[in-house]
Amino acid sequence: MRYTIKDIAQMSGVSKATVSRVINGSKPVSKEIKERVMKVIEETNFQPSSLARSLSKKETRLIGVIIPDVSNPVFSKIIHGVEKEANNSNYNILLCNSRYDEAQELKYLDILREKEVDGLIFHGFHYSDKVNERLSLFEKAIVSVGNEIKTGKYPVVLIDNEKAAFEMTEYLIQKGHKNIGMIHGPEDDPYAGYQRIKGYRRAIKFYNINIDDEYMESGYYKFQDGYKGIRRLLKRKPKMTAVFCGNDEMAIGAIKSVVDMGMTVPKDIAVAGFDDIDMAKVFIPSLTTVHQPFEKKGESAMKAILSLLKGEEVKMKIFHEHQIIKRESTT
Amino acid sequence: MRYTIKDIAQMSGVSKATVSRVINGSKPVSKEIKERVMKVIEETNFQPSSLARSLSKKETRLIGVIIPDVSNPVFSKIIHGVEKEANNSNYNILLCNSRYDEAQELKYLDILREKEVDGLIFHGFHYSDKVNERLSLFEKAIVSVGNEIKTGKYPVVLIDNEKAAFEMTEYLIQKGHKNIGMIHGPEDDPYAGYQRIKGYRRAIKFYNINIDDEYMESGYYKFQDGYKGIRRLLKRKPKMTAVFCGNDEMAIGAIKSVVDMGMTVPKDIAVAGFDDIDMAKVFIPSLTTVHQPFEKKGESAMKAILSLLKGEEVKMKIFHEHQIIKRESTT
DNA sequence: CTGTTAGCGCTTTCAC
DNA sequence: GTGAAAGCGCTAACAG
Repeated sequence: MRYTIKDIAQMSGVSKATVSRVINGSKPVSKEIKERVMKVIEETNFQPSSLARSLSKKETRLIGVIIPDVSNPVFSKIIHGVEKEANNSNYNILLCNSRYDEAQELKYLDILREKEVDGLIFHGFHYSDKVNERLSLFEKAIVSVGNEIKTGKYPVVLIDNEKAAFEMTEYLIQKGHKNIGMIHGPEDDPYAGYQRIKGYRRAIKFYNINIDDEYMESGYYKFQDGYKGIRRLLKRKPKMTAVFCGNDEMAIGAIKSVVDMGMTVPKDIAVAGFDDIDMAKVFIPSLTTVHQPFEKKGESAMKAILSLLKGEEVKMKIFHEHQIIKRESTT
Repeated sequence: MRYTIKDIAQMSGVSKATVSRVINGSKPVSKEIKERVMKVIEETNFQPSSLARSLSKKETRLIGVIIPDVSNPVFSKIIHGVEKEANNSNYNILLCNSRYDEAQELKYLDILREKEVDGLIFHGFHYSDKVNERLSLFEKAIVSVGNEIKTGKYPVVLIDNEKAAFEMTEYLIQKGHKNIGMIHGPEDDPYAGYQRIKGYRRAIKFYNINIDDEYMESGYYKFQDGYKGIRRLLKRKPKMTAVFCGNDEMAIGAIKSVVDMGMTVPKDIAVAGFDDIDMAKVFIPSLTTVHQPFEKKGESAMKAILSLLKGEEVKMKIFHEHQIIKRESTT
């Protein structure tokens, strides 16, 4: 930073305080002086140090965002939403990629505290006691995205995963399927994982479908999990005609697997996903899936932070609408 | 931030300087005192303010990253690489999404200067004079990714787009294709856009293929551009048997378009892409494309920043290897 | 080894 | 309206 406020003050023959007032409009300054100072600022390309300002104002206008995987489209959409909203309110994003790793989450929690970010948007993966402890050390605005934080102390932005899974399963049932498998996420993921399983089971029960847990396979949301999962399922239950996957990536893996086995989707087997990532509508066949508004979720999270910062009341559960998107992968 | 270094000093009966020394190991401190201070720090969960530290040390350990679209897989991979490398060296990322918008680029350039980031990784889109001017105001380490900056003043991380496009076209020719179309990026994109066109043309010429510019269509790297582009191409040149697309997204659009017209890829028409995004190997048919190591590019950019910061010499052009990946979409 | 002091660049009382 | 001075929390000479 070349010039400081002191330089500008001297060059325009006024005090630092006056320059500060001109810059921030915090107090009236005579037109004449204001113009003189402005001129010097322009000529010098002076930029006040936000560091110094933050130190004295005790606000950094920085929002920390901790997310498991920046390059996963699901998360990058959320980041996009957060960034957009932050930018509108002159906040900036400090991006932290936790790689699904608890140690990284903890490390970043410390770093963000040290950096004195004004708020934190946390999409955790491990909600261990340690994480909770670090979170409570954090005396700033905190909002969670996607997953609830056990302590229930922070607002969370989410969709109704259980209901969405119920509706998708219901849709498959209504299409005439009776032997419907599920490739779900990890059960110890209390949120997206468990809730979607719950919705599936409720639909099966509600419609008196006579199938057991042998129709279920578990995966970590990866392509390969879908690819292999459906093979195991089909081996155990050759009569299966449809499979509901815990996310789109596994669904696409499942489709690819089916095609590689010489069968056709949806003719031989129907496949549904969850998330509606960009690929879903483009894939051949296009994917029937649950749409969730990731970018909007990001925006909401940031808006909630903004409200918290203003001291406004914020709902503890900020729900977003999902949508069942019917495409070619199911009949 | 609850406790300050002053509090810790008082609570452990030493001076602020000593506490600072204990924290930073900047000067020897007697074992006894060190332990006493450490104990207080642990008990209070004291975190020094990086704000204050930055102000006095004149380094923020923040790296600004300006990128056109955070949620585009191509860019999010780069961010991922940057983040990883930064994290290894205790730097953090200030993420800026310019939305392909020059005004945003300029705005962010100002913000990052104001935030006094130690370095800037810039993936621009508009390399206007205004942008260059802002860049030169920036008296910090700057590295460009993907595109060269006209002034040639900053190191750039890139692949050899011209050569890659040549090789892909060559591959199609060797597969026996004579009527090869191209759906390229915008020509005014001097980098990825123009270079890939150049490579294509060179191959056509080199192998004495007798086709003209009617075999070319332009697009903005979007799915729809590929979808529509190939239809226009096929209308003009019904004998076309292969098309090389400026990126994977357009290639996938082209394939979808062909399939929707009742034809088959690669039987009726071969399609090749560029980038090798995750979708490429998963798509049905899987996509023949040019692989470029996005994450590595991000890492390199960050490494270059680190070198610059250390005052080391840095190559002005940091090339990465591309790779022709042959998959199902071409025969 | 340890403490004192003077900044880092800005904002914000408090006088005038 | 304007300026002087204190202070934000830390680091880095400089003494001792």
